[in-house]
Amino acid sequence: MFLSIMRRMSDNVTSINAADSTGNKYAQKKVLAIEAAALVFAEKGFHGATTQDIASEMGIQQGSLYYYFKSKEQALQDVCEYGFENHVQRMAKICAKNQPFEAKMQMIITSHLSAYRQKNNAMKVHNDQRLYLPKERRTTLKELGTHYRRLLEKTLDEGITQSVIKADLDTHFVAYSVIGICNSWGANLVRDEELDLYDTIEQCADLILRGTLKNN
Amino acid sequence: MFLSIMRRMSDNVTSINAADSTGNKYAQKKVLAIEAAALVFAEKGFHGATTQDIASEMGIQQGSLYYYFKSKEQALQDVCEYGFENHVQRMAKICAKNQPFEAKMQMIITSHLSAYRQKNNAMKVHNDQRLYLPKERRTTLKELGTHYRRLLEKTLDEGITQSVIKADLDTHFVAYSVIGICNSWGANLVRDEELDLYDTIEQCADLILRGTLKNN
DNA sequence: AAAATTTTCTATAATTCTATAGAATTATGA
DNA sequence: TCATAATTCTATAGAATTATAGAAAATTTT
Repeated sequence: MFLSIMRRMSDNVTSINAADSTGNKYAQKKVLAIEAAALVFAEKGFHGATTQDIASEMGIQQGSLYYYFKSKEQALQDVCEYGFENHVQRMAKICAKNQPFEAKMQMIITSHLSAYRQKNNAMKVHNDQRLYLPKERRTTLKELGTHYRRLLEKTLDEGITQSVIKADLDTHFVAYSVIGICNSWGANLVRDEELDLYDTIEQCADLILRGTLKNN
Repeated sequence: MFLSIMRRMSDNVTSINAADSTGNKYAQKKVLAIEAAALVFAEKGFHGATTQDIASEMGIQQGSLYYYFKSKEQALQDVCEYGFENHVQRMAKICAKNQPFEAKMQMIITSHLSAYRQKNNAMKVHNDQRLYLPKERRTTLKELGTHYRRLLEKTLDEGITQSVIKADLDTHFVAYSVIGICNSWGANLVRDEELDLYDTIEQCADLILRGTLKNN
């Protein structure tokens, strides 16, 4: 009775991320379920993946999967929220630091690209598959996305205040662009194991900060 | 008999793009089929879309669709090749022009972003869904992609030769980044009708050329 | 150890989807 | 107009997939 309440509680992903190492066994295995789903969705896409694929990845029967997810759609929602929450949390920590603009930018890019290299499938799924969720299921994600972009914009605004970056810059636009570059290089990092993470980070940062022109 | 040879010929997409306005009726309607498939795949994704959806979009019955595509997979391949071929052709024209580096860069970005704003669904499908094709079906696309990237890299090399851009730039990296930024803003242009195309082009070009830092 | 609870399994209903075959219709050319 | 070819339709076989119910097994609590 008590545990079944715990279970229902951790059907909220926020508490899953928190209740990781507590004695709640259900929550712990649900994380494994989310990670299995993330791997499969990342490889085959939401519609291309089957509940059988996810169950196989976990080593359980197809029907048993429904003990952890009410539906396939719920699985996608959980994966997206799980992946993105971690990412936003890291971002918040970086932005809270007392560091000069360039250093922060470097950390932001590092955090973003490292996540991909560490095969953070959930983040990839969030980026590529979240639009297959009906709008009702995306409210939390939308809030997280807004939060993330605001943190990035705030950092850019700091750069303007410190008069390190150009005053006439549209921070909203730059924020989107930074996310775009990172996601596109992130996809490359996942696809190509040979690609060096730190080279990529350095070059991304350099392009964003200094552009391509010589006399600037 | 003669026409059935024509039909087989135009199952190669290259000839479809060419045979657009000839008297070959099959080729003309196949283009409509490809565009219907592009619209549906762009909205629902390859696996999320059904052959019924595509047929409905064309105003024919589900089974009749197989007169134009041997399989659903073939439809995806045709859409991707159709969309990307147009894009690469425009790129080749731009690169052949005798123009200074900055102007070319501006045109390249304009071509890329305009395609999205004109609801070039086939291009969106190429970007988002092509990896759901088995490798065997991607050889043409791979060649086109290489061609496109080479054109971009060559343009950047010209910039170095003209000593307009930094000599130590990794053109391969910058090429990928430019494509990444354009695709991510392209997706925004599709999603958000309000977003101004020319603002976006200008800001993209500015970021790529000049970066964000003030004293540079 | 028995009882209660949690987790997993098996089997299946119900639906959906791709692809094909062959008939029917429409368009074209002699 | 008649014959031929091109296009579309209907109907369906066959396979795959989601989700559920209830039994079985494993684990925890009393």
